[in-house]
Amino acid sequence: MFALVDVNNMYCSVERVFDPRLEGRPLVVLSSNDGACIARSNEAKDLGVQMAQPWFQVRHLQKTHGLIALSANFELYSDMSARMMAIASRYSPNVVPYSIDEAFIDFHGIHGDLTAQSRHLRTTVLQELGLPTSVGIAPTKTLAKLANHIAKTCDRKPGHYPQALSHRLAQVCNTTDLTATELEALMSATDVGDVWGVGRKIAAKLHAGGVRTVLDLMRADMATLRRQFSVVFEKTVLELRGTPCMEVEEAPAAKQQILVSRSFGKPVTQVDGIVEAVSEFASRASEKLRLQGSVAGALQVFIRTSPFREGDRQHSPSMTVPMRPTADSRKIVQAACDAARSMFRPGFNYAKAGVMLMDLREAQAIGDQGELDLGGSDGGESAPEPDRPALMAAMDELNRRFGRGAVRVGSTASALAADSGGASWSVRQDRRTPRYTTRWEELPVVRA
DNA sequence: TCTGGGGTCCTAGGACCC
DNA sequence: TCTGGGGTCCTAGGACCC
Repeated sequence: MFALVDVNNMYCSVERVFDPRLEGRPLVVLSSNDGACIARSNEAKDLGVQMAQPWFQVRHLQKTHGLIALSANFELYSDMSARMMAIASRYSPNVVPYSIDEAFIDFHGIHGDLTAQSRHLRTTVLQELGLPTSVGIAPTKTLAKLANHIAKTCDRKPGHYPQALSHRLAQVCNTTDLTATELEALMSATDVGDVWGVGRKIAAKLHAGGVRTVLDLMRADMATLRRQFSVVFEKTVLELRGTPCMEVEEAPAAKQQILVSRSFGKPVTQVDGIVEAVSEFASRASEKLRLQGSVAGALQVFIRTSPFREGDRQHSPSMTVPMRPTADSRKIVQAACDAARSMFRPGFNYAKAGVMLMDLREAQAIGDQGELDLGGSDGGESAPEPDRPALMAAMDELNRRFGRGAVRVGSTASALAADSGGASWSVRQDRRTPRYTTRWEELPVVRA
């Protein structure tokens, strides 16, 4: 058995913990550059604000309906997320975080009333963190996700499902507590698009074929589905029918790629601005790489103009650069900047750039390859600059203690830009709340 | 004026090999 | 007129997730 626990409207709920005045009011949290809505309170959803909707399209609701918008405060959300995961871990030795606001709890081998334990978990998170959660419990992960969705819907739209069920399943839904008839009633009132793994495209295709509800999908002909869709989707359907197809992970897997990308606060037209940004992203990506104990064998750099500015000429090149596996910021930054410089063309309004580290492997696996290269050099080339793991470790520790950016790779333009008061590409974040739980100088103040 | 930033997995098609 | 077939590896792109 699996449970999926997630925080309702996570970012909005966290903001409300620290500012109770936001309670009951329509609230959205915005992406970087305050560009789009990435979290919505129930009240904001009721106003019709869509997920990822551009802020400029709903800004007028501030005046007419009291809509409040905050810039995303990821440092705060990550910390609250870690606390939530820690509480979940009291209920099973195997809790696998799935995203910042949700985790799968492996209940295999856990005895007793799982519904009651899940309700207890909910209450504990609410008491200790002030965050509202929902829990879905089922024999497969896909069903647990769906049960979670049903638990939320029962809570938020009591009229959507038969009333007796709605009342029972609000906040916590365990599919094994249900009779076959009750399960059918729920599945026939749930759209296929609400299933984990069914996105816009697949939902449209299913609808066109007359498969509208989850019950339709559970009863659809497997051979036909397999012909029309991929093996991924086949697994989804099998899971809906109760056959587990997704493994129980023991430990969170190391990332296979690390991406740092950002839209710019305003268009960048000069090569220096692009290089500054790419240098910064490469540097951040290198830190993440070392944090998970990996080295990268290749990196990809992309820069792109805005597809939304239809009058602009578009240019969106990307370049992949193989490297001798390394986690050394100096080398990664150098390679990324060289790539960015060679792709840049004057006369374009660049809107975004990114650096992706690929071909990741464990740091130990490469051993003393540096020395190997020295021995095998064919005479003509000069020896490659060796990696400096101790230097990188010292840099990471200083940045951890004194804040990101305290120590940087000095050869790059971003260091200069930071000194001269902010780079031309830097993001806008006008509405961010304090990082209450992770910065001493931003601790909340209680007045007697 | 203004449109997120991460990730995963699978598939199709080309290059290359025998 | 007519130009194999099967395998592997790699990359780009598409679907999905939050």
